[in-house]
This record gives sequence, C-alpha cells and structure tokens, in this order.
Amino acid sequence: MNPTIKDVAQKANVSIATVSRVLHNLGGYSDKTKQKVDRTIKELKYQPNAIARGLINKRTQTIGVLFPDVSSAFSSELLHGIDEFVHNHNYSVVVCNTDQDGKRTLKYLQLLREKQVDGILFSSEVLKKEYYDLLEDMRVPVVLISSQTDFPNMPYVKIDDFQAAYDAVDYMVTKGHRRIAMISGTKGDPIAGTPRIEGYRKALEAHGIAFNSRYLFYGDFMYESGGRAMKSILQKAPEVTAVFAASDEMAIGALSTATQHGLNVPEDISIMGYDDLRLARMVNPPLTTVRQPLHDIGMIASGKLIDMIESGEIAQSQICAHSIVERQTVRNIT
Amino acid sequence: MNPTIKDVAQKANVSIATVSRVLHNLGGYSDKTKQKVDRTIKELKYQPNAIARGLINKRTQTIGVLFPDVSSAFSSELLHGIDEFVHNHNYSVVVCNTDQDGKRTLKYLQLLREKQVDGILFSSEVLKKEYYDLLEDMRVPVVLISSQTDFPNMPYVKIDDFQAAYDAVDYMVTKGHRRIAMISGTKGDPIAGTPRIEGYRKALEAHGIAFNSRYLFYGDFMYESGGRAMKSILQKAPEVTAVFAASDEMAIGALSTATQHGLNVPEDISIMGYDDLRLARMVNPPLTTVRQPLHDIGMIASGKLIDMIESGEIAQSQICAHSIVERQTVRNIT
DNA sequence: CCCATTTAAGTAAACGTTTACGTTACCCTG
DNA sequence: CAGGGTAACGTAAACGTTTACTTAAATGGG
Repeated sequence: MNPTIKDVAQKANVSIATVSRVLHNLGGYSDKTKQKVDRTIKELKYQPNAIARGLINKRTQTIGVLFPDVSSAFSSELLHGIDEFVHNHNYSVVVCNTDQDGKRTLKYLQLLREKQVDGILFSSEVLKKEYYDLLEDMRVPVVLISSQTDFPNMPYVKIDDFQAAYDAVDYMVTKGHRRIAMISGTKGDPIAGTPRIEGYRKALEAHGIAFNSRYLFYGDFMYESGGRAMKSILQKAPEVTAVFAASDEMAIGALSTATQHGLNVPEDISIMGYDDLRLARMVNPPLTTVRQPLHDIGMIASGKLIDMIESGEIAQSQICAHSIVERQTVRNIT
Repeated sequence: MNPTIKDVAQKANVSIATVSRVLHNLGGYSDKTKQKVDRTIKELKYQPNAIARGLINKRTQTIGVLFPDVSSAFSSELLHGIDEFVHNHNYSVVVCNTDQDGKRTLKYLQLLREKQVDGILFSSEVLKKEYYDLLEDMRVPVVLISSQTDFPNMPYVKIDDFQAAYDAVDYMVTKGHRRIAMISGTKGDPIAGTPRIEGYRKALEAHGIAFNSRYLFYGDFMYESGGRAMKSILQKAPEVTAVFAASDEMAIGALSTATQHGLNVPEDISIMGYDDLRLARMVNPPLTTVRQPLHDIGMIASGKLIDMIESGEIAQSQICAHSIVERQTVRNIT
C-alpha cells in the first residue's frame, strides 16, 4: 500500500541500491541522480520501513522497559527520563507492566525477545534467577534501575540506599529526635528494604541510640500501608517523636492518618519520606524527604543501555547522589 | 545467532514450511512429525522472530501511544489501563511523550509510521489539522483519548466535560454555596477548557446565580498554577466560599496555598477538583472531586483501537460515565 | 487392483530493506 | 594508446518468516 523503495527506484529510473545509497548518504551517485531520487521520494511521500530494515541489520532501535507498576509516580518519573533520552537517540521504548507477577514478567520477557528489542531496562524489582537465565538467553544488554545484582554483566543505576536512609535518620537526630520509628518497605526486600533498615539502625547507633525493634514497622511502599503503620505506631509506640518512611507514599499515608488522629505535623510528630516524588511538594505540609533524582536516573540508565547496545561492551554501574530536601514535616526539637 | 525456523527444520529433518505449520497449528502433518518438531523447538530454544513475521503479514502487533506528559498522574493511570488491555490481546505499546510540542509530535508520528505500528492512541491533546493529515496519510486506525474531533474516522473516548463540570458545580450549590469561583484549565482549550467553563456557568444559572467573570481564573492544569490562582482568588474575591478547579492538581495547589494562608479547608473555604487521581485521596483533607475512570477509559480506548485494527471498521465514540466522589473538601453551609 | 481422493509433506516466492559484488564508461598516466 | 583506476551505477543474495502451489505417498471405493 505504502510506496516502497522499489516504487521510488522505478519512478526515478534507478536501481533500488541507488535509492538506498542516497537515503543513507553513502555516496556512489552523481548529484543529478541524488536530486532525482530526492524529488521522487518527496513526490511519493516514501517512508522507509523500519521492520524490513530491522530484519536485515538485526537492530530494531527499540528497547523494552519493565516496571512493577506503571501507574505509580515512581515509575512514571523514571519513564519520563527514559523516554526523553531514548527518543533523542533514535530509539523507541515499549513499556511492560509486570504487576510484580513472575508469570507476567516472564511472559513479557518472551514478548520482548520475539519483538527483538535491542536492550532491556529492568526497574525496581529484584532480578530473580529465573529472569536472569532468560535474559542471558536473549543475549541483549540489560541495565537495572533502582535494583542491584551481583551478575557482572548487568550494570545498575541507583542511589545508595543504606547511605540515604542513614542520612535521613541522621538528619532527624540532629533535629533533636531520639525516639524515631521507621516504616520500612516490604520485609526482606534486598534492595529497598534491608539496606534502608540498616541505614536507619546504624545512624541511630552512631548517635548512641539503641536500635529498638518495637520502633520498626513494615509496609509495602504504598500509601495505604503507610497509614496502617502509622496507626500501629500511635497505638504501640506513642512516645515516638518522628517517623522515617521508606517511601514518600507511605510517608504521606502516615501523614494523613496522623492528622486524622488529631495530631499536627510537625508540631506533634515529625515525618520524613523517601523518593521526593512530585507529590511530596503537593501535600500539606510539604514533605521533608530524601531525594532520588528519578528523572536523571532514567536518563543515565538509558544512556548506559544504549552505550552497551552500540559498543557491545558492558557499562559500569553507577550510584547517583541523593540529597535531603528540607520541607515542613520535621520539627527541630533541640 | 539465535536459532531460526531453518535450524529447527534442518535438525528435525523436515521443511521450513512444516515447522511453520506446527507452530501455527495449521494441520497437514502427522502426529509423529509434530512431536519431532516440538521436541527440537524445545531443544534449540527456538523463538519466532516477530520482525520477520511482521514484514510478511504487515502487522507488528504494536500500537503507539502519545501523551503530552508521561510523568503526569493523569497519563500514567491511562497508561496502566492501556497496557493491561493491550498486553492481554497480544499487542505491545510504545509510548511517546510529546511535551505538547508540535515538532516533537510530528516527529513521533513519523517514527511510529516507520516502525509500522498497527494503530495509534492519541491522548489529551487537541488534534491539529497538521497531525490529522499525517495520520490520514499513515492509514492506521486512531482513537482519541480525552480529546475529540469532528473527523468521522477518528473515534474518541472521554467523559462529558460539560456535564461533569455542571454536576460538580451543581453539587456545590446544593451544599449551599453561591459565590463559587472556578480555576479553569488552559484558556481556549476546546476540550478540557471551554466545555468545563460552560458547565460551570450553566449550573450557576440553573440555580439563578449570575455568572460573574470576576470569579473565573485561569491555570494550566498543573499544581503550581492552582496555587497561583488561589492567591488571586484570596486577593480579588475573598468573599468566595467555594472553588471548583478543572483538575485535581490545580485543586490541590489551591488547597495548599489556602492552608498556607491560614485558611482551613473546608471550614473556611470549600474546594473541589476534577479527575479523581490517586493523589486526590492522599492529600489532606482528602479531595472531593469528579471522577474520570481513567483506567477504564484506557482499556476501552485500547479495545476500540484493536477492534478497528482487526476488523477494519471504524469504532463508535464513547462517552464514559463520570461521578462525584464526596470526600472532605466541601462543606455543607445550608 | 486401479484410479481418484486425501494426507503429508516440500518448494519457492514474497515481504522491504541492506550490501557485497559485478559491470560499465570514463579519465588519467606513462 | 594500452592499461589501471575510479566514479556511478546495477544485480542479486540475504535477513526470518508465511503461504500458495506442487508433489509424492497413502488411502479407499468400485
């Protein structure tokens, strides 16, 4: 239906090869033929077919991105960075929402393989052996985002979760808090769970405050779980003056139930989040939190992936800088 | 590198055609050969190449989705619905972030054309003639999301913006409010701008309240603009008892600056939003708003698009039901 | 037991490119 | 002016499938 390179060749009275050559500025044709070919391309409104091209040079200029939840603010800020970088480098991105479901993940990986994507960005989920094996089989570059692995051929880009949590808690104690609760993410999560708890614990200990397991609560990173955890805190540890949540969503959930229980933040209780999503600025009062530069992380990871695709070499992992952003949810009680 | 259908054929001692036939359950082979072929497929870990397949049957099983801003909560809730439906029907989605930039949009459209997507979802932006022409040229099905057009071959799925705004304002006056300001979206926006203003005006008039242009303020749907508008309201029309914002983000912006100015919501001023994003529930107090079922809209639009792709017929446009969700930002002052 | 029909395959063209290689025709050099 | 070199093309194979067409063998009916 659409005109092909063959149609152009016929109409311009040249061979297919010549058209292809002027299309790619490869030289080997006179100025006159270039003019002629260019003209008929315009006339026919010819558009190259990337599928045919992909078949022959085994490159689709497409990367696959896996998210546990595309609709989360976390994912969409990453996606924004990814999309920006990737499109500027003439790649496209196909997104997959794994729902944190192993079966779905495997299915999507298969799909991406069949579609011959040039590389894969794997975000915010731990890389199970099962996935790793399949990925190895696919022989495409992979970079991990906000995740980590020991496999040497899979670089990651993330922040230092231990240090970020450490800094957050350290910040709170310098503000005079000593009875600090933590709302952790999913129990046992080796990336966003344990290291942040360790950071919390070590920061406390560095200030001579004993770690108290009664002050440790678990959620699942989502808003609702933050509220539930806050309820528990209010019941079981009302003496707490500050709570550090392992995600902004949980922090905001905590914030909501705190105020619903008649507490003022930060006057009665301080709250600190983790991520610095856009909505951290939007809540009331604006949330003090530790910032992950998600947009940049998305761009950096895409850059590494494209490098790997085009150079064939494996990229270095990268730890991005985090920072504390002071807003209005932690009070100075010194 | 990866095994091809040819490798399978050789190893199984059959022809390529036979392998293809068992792959697609087309019949024309004995049980024994099926066994043999299936076995060698497993042995070789053969995966079909969707690119080659796409070249021949002119279907890529891929759709393109254009968003003005992928990182917005609005887009990502749509995307979630789209992704879910689309993947369940064996399509993939490639996302493009237009940034509301005409040049970028045109570039992405070109890209999607080269990549031979089977259809396009065009979201939340008005369909300029320029885009329409290109889209026509591409000869692929298109469905509009939260947008609208008179072109007959481009169905849309959205809610009734006029009626939704009408209902919101009507709700507020039944709560006793008569001096109601509106924070509209971008001035002149024919989809999410004018109709909502009209709904506001007509609802007022239906209750015998004269429309007062002093009560109409403009933003751009984003958080910050809601705050700015609220500041203006407080200065120029302090007698207002309620404000209706044309997006949740603006409503939340208004909410923030209102409380920063020492006002309590809803005691001192009522606020109502539009969209029912996830964050409407997360703010404090939870935002009363008019709900667009974004996840469903995404699914429905995807369904229509896939229908069009597979049937060749153009689908009907659809107006989805909206609803008022009462939370805690509008006070009854009767 | 022969011929017609069905079953189980194989052959090859086609999809739209890219690219290695071949073929002219022309120019320049010695 | 013979010969090599080069510029300007054209030819055709290849990428990995699908599928229309062909062929050979098996089956069945009279």
